[in-house]
Amino acid sequence: MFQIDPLSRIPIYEQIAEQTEKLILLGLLLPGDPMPSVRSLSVELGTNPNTIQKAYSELDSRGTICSVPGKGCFISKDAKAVLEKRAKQRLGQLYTLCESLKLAGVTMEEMTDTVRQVFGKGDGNT
Amino acid sequence: MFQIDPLSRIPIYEQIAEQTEKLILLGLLLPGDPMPSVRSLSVELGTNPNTIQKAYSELDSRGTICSVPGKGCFISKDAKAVLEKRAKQRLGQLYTLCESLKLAGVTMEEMTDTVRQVFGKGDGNT
Amino acid sequence: MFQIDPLSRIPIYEQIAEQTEKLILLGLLLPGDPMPSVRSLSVELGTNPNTIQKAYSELDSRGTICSVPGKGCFISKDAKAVLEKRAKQRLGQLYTLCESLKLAGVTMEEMTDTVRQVFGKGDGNT
Amino acid sequence: MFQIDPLSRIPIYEQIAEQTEKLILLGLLLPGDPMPSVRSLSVELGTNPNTIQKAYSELDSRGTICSVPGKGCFISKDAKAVLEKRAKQRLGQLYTLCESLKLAGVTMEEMTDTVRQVFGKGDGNT
DNA sequence: GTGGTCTAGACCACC
DNA sequence: GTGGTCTAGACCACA
Repeated sequence: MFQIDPLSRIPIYEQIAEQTEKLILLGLLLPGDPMPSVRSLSVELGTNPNTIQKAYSELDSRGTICSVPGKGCFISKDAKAVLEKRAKQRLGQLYTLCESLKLAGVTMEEMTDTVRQVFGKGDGNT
Repeated sequence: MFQIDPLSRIPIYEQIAEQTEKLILLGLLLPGDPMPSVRSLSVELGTNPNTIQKAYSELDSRGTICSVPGKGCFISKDAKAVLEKRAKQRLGQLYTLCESLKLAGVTMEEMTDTVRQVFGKGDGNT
Repeated sequence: MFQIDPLSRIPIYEQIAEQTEKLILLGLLLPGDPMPSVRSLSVELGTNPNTIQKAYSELDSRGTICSVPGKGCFISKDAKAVLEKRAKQRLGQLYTLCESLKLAGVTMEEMTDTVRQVFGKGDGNT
Repeated sequence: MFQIDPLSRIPIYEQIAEQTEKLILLGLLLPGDPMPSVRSLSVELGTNPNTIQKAYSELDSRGTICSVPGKGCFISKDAKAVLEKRAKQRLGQLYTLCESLKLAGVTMEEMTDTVRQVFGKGDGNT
């Protein structure tokens, strides 16, 4: 269910959180769906249960999942909306990154080309 | 000369390194210009000399500055070229960020508009 | 595991880095193998943890090892390739040294003999 | 008379010492020839007199020059012999360097080729 | 437990 | 005066 790289600089709990949100956006995890239990996931990934716990706390505080004491964690019903709203705010990150690249001499064309690549489009001559 | 936020999760030495490179790209620090001495900057910023030292070592190993024992640290003569070369490689970061935004429903138009804003151009409705 | 000479003009952290790379080239440290923890090695060598830390940072930035916060440091999977690539560039050192020896009257024969000795071959006279 | 690079990692006093010995080996400085005075050389090179003094002390202790209090420094009469004798001992350095290169996968052929290049010879088919 | 950052204060070589 | 190394001891985030 998750692809964890233990040698990555990105903390494991962060990798879990990110991938969970990705699965939600892809529609593979739907509102109300249960997350694996802390213990079972820790076994499956070969990590410390504390790490899983931390990932779940993080997701809970972001409003992506909601943990029900004694029952488990579930995808919250407005998870997708929350994530999409957050994305708008992340346009600020994009702005900052582009600003820094611009300063270092990267042209607007190189950047917009990169954006187009993400959307699988060449130079616009469809 | 530098704006340090000791509460940031970005290490102080990294903040110094980043801002130094920014000043170089802005043309405010030119090749051959001396950096403040380790001790004087540590006093000015209210940090430990070791922290400044670490920042300077980092910049030295990146080829941005050139430290000369007994004399001081100086902007290396091809600093700007080095920085611009590194920026090209950072286009990968842009790609990754856009990919993640796309998944969260941000449109290509919103992204390219953001890029244009960075270059001081609106969306054409002026 | 390491032989440190605290009186050498070669910094301790550099000695550790060098010897680590030697062990890798000898095949005694393999990709994925864990390095001793910063604290344990500092005790073993009788040095300050910071010194070990510096050695590990150096190796990490060279791509020789890969440090994972909270887990430890591990030989990176392409460590050997990295080291062998660097060696090719070091042929320049050899050139410079030979140039200087030549100037001082050392003959080509004496130098090539020395090279052969390294490879376990005498000068042909059994 | 000397080419000093103040940005080099090699200490200035060391650069002066090295170049002096090179001039001797090239026959451009002969036994009995006077070295420039500390003050005049410090002015010419734009360095601190202490630095020149240190270079001369170094050369004196190596037996390359001999300083005569109140008169100046002069190339010692067996300077060339001393330098050539030292070179033989430096074959040990060559051995060590080659050993390390060998360990990193550099072949004997690559090394002997480098040696030949120093002597301006191709592949031996003269 | 791990690595990473920071402070405080010392010593060295070099200029 | 400069940068560079080292020790001592602290705190943090992560597993």
